[in-house]
Amino acid sequence: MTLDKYFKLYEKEDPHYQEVEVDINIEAISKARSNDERDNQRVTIDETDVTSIADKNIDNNNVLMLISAGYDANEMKPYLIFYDPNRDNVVKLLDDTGHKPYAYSKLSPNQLRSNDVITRYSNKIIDIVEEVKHDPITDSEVKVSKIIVTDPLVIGGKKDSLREKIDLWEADIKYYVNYLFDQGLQIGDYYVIKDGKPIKVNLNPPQEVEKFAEKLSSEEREWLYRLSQPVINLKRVALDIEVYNPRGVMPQPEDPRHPIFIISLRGSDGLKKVLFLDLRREYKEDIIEVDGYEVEIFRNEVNLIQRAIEIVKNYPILLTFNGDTFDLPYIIARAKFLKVPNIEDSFHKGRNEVSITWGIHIDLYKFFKNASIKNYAFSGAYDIVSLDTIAKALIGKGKVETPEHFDDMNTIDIIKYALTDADITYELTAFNNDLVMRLIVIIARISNMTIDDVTRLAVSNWIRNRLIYLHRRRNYLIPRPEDIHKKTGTRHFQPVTKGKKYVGALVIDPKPGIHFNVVVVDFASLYPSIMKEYNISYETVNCPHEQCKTNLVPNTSTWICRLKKGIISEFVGIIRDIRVNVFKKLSKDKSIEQSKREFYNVIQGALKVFINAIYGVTGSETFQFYYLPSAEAVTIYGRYIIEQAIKKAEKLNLKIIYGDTDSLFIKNPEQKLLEKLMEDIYNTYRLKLEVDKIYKYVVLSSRKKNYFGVTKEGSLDIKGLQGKKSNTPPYIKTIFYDILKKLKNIENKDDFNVVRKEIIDIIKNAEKKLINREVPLDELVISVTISKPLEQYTKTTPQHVKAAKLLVKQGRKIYPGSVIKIVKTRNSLGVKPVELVKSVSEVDAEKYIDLLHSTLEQILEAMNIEVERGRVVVVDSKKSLDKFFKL
DNA sequence: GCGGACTGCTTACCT
DNA sequence: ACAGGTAAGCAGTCCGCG
Repeated sequence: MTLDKYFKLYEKEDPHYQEVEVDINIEAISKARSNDERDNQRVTIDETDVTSIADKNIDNNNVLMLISAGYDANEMKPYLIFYDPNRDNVVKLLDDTGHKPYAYSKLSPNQLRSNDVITRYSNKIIDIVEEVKHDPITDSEVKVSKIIVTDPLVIGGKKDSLREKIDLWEADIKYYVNYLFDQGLQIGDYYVIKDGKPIKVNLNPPQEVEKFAEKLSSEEREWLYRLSQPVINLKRVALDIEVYNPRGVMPQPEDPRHPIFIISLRGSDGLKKVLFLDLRREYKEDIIEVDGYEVEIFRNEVNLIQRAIEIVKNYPILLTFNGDTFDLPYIIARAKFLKVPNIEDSFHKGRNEVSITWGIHIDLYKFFKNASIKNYAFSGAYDIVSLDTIAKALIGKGKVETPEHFDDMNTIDIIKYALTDADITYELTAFNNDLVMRLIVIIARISNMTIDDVTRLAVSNWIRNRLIYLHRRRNYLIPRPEDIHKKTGTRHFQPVTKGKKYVGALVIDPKPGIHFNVVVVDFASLYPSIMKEYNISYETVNCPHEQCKTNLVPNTSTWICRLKKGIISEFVGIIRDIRVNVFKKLSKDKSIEQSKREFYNVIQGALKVFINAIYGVTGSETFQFYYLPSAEAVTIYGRYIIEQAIKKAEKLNLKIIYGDTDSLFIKNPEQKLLEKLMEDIYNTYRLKLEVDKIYKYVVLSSRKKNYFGVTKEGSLDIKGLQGKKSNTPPYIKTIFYDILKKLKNIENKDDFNVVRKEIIDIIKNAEKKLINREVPLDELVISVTISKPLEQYTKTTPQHVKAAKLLVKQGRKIYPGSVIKIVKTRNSLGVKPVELVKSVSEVDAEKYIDLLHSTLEQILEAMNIEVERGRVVVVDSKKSLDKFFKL
């Protein structure tokens, strides 16, 4: 019997399907519960920190961390959200200073008062006052009128808001952000609340941090202290729901007809609970245990939902994976469908997110999908963003493998499947001493952005937010994008790549062959260093001062300010210095205990994310402070400096065999000459050239960004080669790595002869297996990502799109980000999704042999081994051997 | 009608 | 919803070809 039938039965029998009456006061229960639990929770701030609070003579010792802010539309006031480590809950503090929404106009107050648009809003305009701000673009003082209003919607957010009708400045900053910044508040800092006002608590920094303080500028010291503040443990619970869906139906919040039959919960306090709706009527017990989880059995879905809400309200942080788009919207929709009362008292559904009333909701899917988090924080450890792949990559465990449908599973397996999801969702925030939670808080500190926004917005927004704060501090009028675009200045070079806006980095033509003893030198964070050293920022590039116009970027007519420090240049400079000079050192200092070292490592890693992204965002049209000449100035300086380094190296008779952007590969250099080069470069350009690594040997072809090498330490470095790419079939990948493994061990000519024979055997054997169709289908799949909605492939239809369309015909949903596994087949399309291939006889073996050859060619070419149809040839073997062992 | 030369599109990589 | 530079495979087009 299938669940399907039970479901119908349930639908008829369950009285709550008709009319729901609930006599539980969820609020009261959750309050009672949190009172009970209070005493069990301890302060997690170090003893020393508490002492420093006493030093400040603050009577209330209740130290809170500021984690969020918002606007209460009913009260018409902004509020702050603090985390209370004593009670493990959040405290909402409504503003009592009378702060109001505002924006700036360049019209005078009188002009504004007679303006039609303004008069229409007169009942909502509190005041118009003149202020003097500094305009960074003209480097002069400007008079502006601050229009103070009753409601943020008067400024923006509606069709007839002021910013749609008249020229306004600073009108696209969210009101609670304005509020935070105007009060000088910073997310992630500690406060006590006295007389309804937040008062900053300065914690005593740990000894190892204090050591650095005296050498730093005051701004750097502020960063040092703020970032090194401890991050308290945040009490949290992961939630995951399972919806019973009939076969072939994907549950969607828009269609909440299907029951939520499991809600699994995993808390940072050890909570392991599954709420299970016994659709199959299998259990007489109220509670059973599965895998250490307490499973509460429900016969009624409303009770189950209410119980879940009751439990999660004990946790100020709610974790989900896709909770913004699925779990929470479904709970809301289903609760409304079942007429569960007062669901709005718990959840607010926004356009792109769901917030909770008792704390903060973090959707980990959004956070891990963030390109900066993926690539910089976790160095691309996962490429597909799913709970399974991320968990496997980061915590070494994935989801439970399941059949396609719950009906094909027994109940215990369904429960195990469900609890695993909540379990790994929580674990993703807990591994390595809560690394992810700490990372989120540190990013919030660097960007001064609320925890909610940090986890949902991308790096350009993080950077924008901090820069807005810095503008406020300097009393700068924040320019609108169009103000920056109106500045003079043009592009100087045609970009190398079609469709790009400006020229980028220089890549040196590689010298093909096998090169022994290769030293790779590179400029440490070249672009950020250029921005710092050459004062590059939107307002300093092509600045308004006559006397700066001679300070030219090489080979251009772009000039750079000599008089004022650029705001972006200063920001990147400070965080670069504090990372390199302090937090990187702390993270490597063996005299510091490991957990602290890990914390410093998180800080330096978070700083790196910002440092690496800042140049990029200045060249991105969607960034508020986008200015093409400033982005171009960075890359042109980069090209200039690497070119000067090459010239200097050549003068010293150093042999450069390759280089990319900020690196030079130098063949068998004399130590003295190398040192001379690095010294000269630093003295001339104030940029550090350092030894990055040394290769025992490196194998280059004529292709740029494609090589492999064995380092002095014996590890194999593979860059860009086809065999490394994710879309190479596993079978070919294996052979590629088998051959590289053989090459790695070569020490002399005799080894080579043996290895050469082995390589030839490997290739011939692989071809034979392909022709005889002995390779299983799984080994032949080519995984390709769908990058946009299928209907947007209008110009061409690539093979993976053709295959995806076949899957759609089968009822499969394909989204951007879906990975299609295709197999080259001998049908008219030349390709099929692996799911639709019935047997290996359909495989186009010839295509795979071609693919094998082209993949291997990249590594064998340099050794003069040629692979052709059905044979492997060593071309001019004697010469190739000589070449191989020349040095 | 068919294939080679070519361009453009797409993906995945490097820095 | 951070940049440009590069390789590779394929789609699509044009042109020549008694």
